[in-house]
Amino acid sequence: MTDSVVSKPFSSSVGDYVKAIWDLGGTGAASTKEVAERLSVSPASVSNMFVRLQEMGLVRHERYHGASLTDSGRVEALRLVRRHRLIETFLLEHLGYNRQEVHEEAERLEHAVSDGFTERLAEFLGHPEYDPHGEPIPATDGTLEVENSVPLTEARAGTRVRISKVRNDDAPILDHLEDSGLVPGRPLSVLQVRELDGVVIVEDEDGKTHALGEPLARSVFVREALGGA
Amino acid sequence: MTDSVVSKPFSSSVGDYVKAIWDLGGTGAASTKEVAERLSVSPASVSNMFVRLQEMGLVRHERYHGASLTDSGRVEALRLVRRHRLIETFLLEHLGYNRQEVHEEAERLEHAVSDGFTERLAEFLGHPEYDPHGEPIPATDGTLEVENSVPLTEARAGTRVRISKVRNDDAPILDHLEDSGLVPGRPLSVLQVRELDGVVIVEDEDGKTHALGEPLARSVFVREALGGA
DNA sequence: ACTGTTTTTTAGCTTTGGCTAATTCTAAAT
DNA sequence: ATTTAGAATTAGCCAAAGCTAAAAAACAGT
Repeated sequence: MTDSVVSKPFSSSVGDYVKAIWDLGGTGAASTKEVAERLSVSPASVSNMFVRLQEMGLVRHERYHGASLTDSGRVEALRLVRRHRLIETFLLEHLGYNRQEVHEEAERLEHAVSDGFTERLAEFLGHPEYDPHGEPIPATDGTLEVENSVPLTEARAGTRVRISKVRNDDAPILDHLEDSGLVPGRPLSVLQVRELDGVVIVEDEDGKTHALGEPLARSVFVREALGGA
Repeated sequence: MTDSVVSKPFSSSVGDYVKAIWDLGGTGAASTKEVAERLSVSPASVSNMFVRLQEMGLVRHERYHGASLTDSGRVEALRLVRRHRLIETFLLEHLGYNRQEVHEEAERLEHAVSDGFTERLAEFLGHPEYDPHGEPIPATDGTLEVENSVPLTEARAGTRVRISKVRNDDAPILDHLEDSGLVPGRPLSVLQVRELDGVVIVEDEDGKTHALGEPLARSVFVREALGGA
């Protein structure tokens, strides 16, 4: 009754593949090699799986030319992404996990929980729209907010923005950003964007200025602030 | 760092078997058939698995005479039981699950969570000693409270007792007991225990009396109350 | 257009954990 | 002491997912 669209529950590794393809989904088809790397699996295994995913109707696959998700594949992927992000939110906000540990645990859990669990968890968490990294949480129907944030390096000087998410795998970088209070939700004024050296200078609410160089500025995504003042 | 005894994580179905053997563990060895039924698996599969569990050192197994847990098998089982009961507690107390749904979900989750998760969850729940059914939660080191509660049918008339747990698979029965306020923790006075028809009559805190017949009285487990007054 | 590198696929094997059918053993009843 | 019903085991099979090694296709550079 709570498990909404009761498609037969694909085996856990099918989900891994679909999600991996979605993750590197941007343009066109995901290559065998990319997926193999992301899942720490041999390219041969990916080749095999592409065929099976195709049979299941989750991907479109042309020999030697990678695979891309079908509509139903995308829905399945977003279902898992929703789970993943809700679980991460719970682990971080309520169980005291830190960013390092959270991903691995969520990755395992997302294959074990039911849709019913997922929705109750969403309820428990107050139906958040973003996870603690600032990534949007897909809706139950497989809808995902259209992406309209850009890395700080693409922001325009003089605008007022809000940090939408911080995306980086490097722990020290994340720690540094967190220590500086540069976390999702934080409003900033963009003072300078220097094309030459890629440094971006911003001012936070408290009037404190931060200069972010190459790797940092590219990890911080912002959205133009709506309200003025 | 939180994952205490890092034995290699047995595959999920190994855990199922060990837990099943523990569940029906009481006296001597668990039979192939019993385990097969409990896990909804063919007896042949159980036979095979018994051999493997023996090789892994988790059970002692004599051909044609069932399997019983070794010390390390029991530790493994209790590790899973701990997980299971903590997860059930969480699902019931925080996600609004009811008894019907809770078991299945916990069964799946207990194979996906890490020891680290388990301990953080225990922390989150305030290190409960009993789950919502009144079953004791094994400690991290595989210690389990010695069982000293008896079904109401075995209680002595005139004693003051406390409900320790309610154990029954039948939903209507559980509902009825819950509606009557006969839940774990509730103190009762045992007024009569009638050998002939198996009816037990008790009085609760509010002075209300309840007459429990056959199936009910055997589902309610009690422990003699310590303090007098 | 050719050649060499890289990527992808195929073929064939492995492990887990199931299954059924056939066989063997145990235990209970005569 | 036999017989026989029920339980346990074995043998042989299947499917999922992985792997390695070898073959084939695609791509890039000249």
